[in-house]
Amino acid sequence: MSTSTLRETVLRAAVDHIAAHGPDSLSFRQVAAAAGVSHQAPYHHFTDRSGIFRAIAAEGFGLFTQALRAAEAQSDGDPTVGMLEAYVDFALAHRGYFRVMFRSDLNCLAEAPEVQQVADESFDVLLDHVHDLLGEGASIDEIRVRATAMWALAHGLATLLIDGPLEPKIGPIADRGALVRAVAEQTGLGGRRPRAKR
Amino acid sequence: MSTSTLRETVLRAAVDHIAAHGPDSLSFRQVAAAAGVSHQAPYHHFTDRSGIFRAIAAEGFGLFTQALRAAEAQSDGDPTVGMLEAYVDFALAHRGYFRVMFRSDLNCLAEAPEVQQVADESFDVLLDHVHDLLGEGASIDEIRVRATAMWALAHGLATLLIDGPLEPKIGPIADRGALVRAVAEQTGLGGRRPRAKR
DNA sequence: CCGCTGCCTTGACAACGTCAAGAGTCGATC
DNA sequence: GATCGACTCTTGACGTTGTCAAGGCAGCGG
Repeated sequence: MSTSTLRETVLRAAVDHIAAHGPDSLSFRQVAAAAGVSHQAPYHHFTDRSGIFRAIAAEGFGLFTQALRAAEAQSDGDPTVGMLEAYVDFALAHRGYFRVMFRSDLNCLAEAPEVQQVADESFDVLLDHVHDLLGEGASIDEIRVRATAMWALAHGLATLLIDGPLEPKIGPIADRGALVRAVAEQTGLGGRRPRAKR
Repeated sequence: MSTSTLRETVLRAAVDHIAAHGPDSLSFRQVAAAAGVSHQAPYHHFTDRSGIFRAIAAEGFGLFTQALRAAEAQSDGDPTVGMLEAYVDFALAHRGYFRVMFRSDLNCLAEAPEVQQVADESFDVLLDHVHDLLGEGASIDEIRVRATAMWALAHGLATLLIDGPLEPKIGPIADRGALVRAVAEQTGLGGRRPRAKR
């Protein structure tokens, strides 16, 4: 019926499961059964259980990089704020990926060079943006602090929203984008580009 | 030999294991064996595996509340910045607890009222602080935005530092406290207390 | 002395991840 | 056209895991 390979089928099923029930309950054998193959078939495409997570992380970081780049390149609005929104939006729209990408115990980021590399691309979009923003005159420390602030804010928002206690605590969020923009303005991360060119 | 109960022994062993190897590899039977009891002995103190995590989360949030309160009450420096530092310091000093506290799939925060309650206490320290800071004149939205910004920043820093890709990416961090304070200043979260009393 | 309650043990079960070996299909080579 | 090898998947087994069920055994109130 479908023209997709078993590898793709398994990956998609895994991402869906993780988005719905979290990564820990993911069972090698279950996804195999769901795909209608023997319990060892996926084993051939992914060296072991964590191999699935590495593949998901790699694919996820690819999508993530695209999303961040698109946000930075958009014409309307502040690109910094746009990237913040994109970061948060990605986390919520692709929780299956996001949860795996930032669980270093799952994707073994440190020991998996192929994941490490695509992850670096994502983070470089952020870091390069800050670098361009501050211009040549900025010191290393200025850039580090600004990048850390932006990254931490984006990541904190994302993780607190994705299944964290933020919304239950501060009440229902009608317009998430508005909240993110308000937070960006509050922290002064958007709106002022001291020495930038464009 | 020790006068501690089995419950305490198991809990401590679990926290230590989680700090070292993460929560997922924690084995009910292993901690039982490590404590020198049968594989079902812990089962009597914790209804099931997730019961251990709930207990850890509850205990962790208790410690967390103390740490945040102490930081807010400290005499020297900006209390907002102090709480930020305390948040991050707690995460890194007690990773065993922190990792469990913010993994809702583990501690079942939503379905565990006893955990929910102590967690709420922790978050209320943050929220009340922001409320006091902005004073009576502030609107609900102002408070929400400010609290969200502070919380997201603290949580983002903590999670990116604890086993996230921040340090590998921006280089070794000599003085973590200094970085946190610089980020706080960058985002304007410390240093200005418009209408506060004390 | 009886029975209850709290703490722990033993035994069993299904499900899991993983190792090992084999079966089937396919294209290329002789 | 037969033979080989690579690729993909299957079958079977092993040890470990979480959990259910039942039993043992202290201490203590009646």
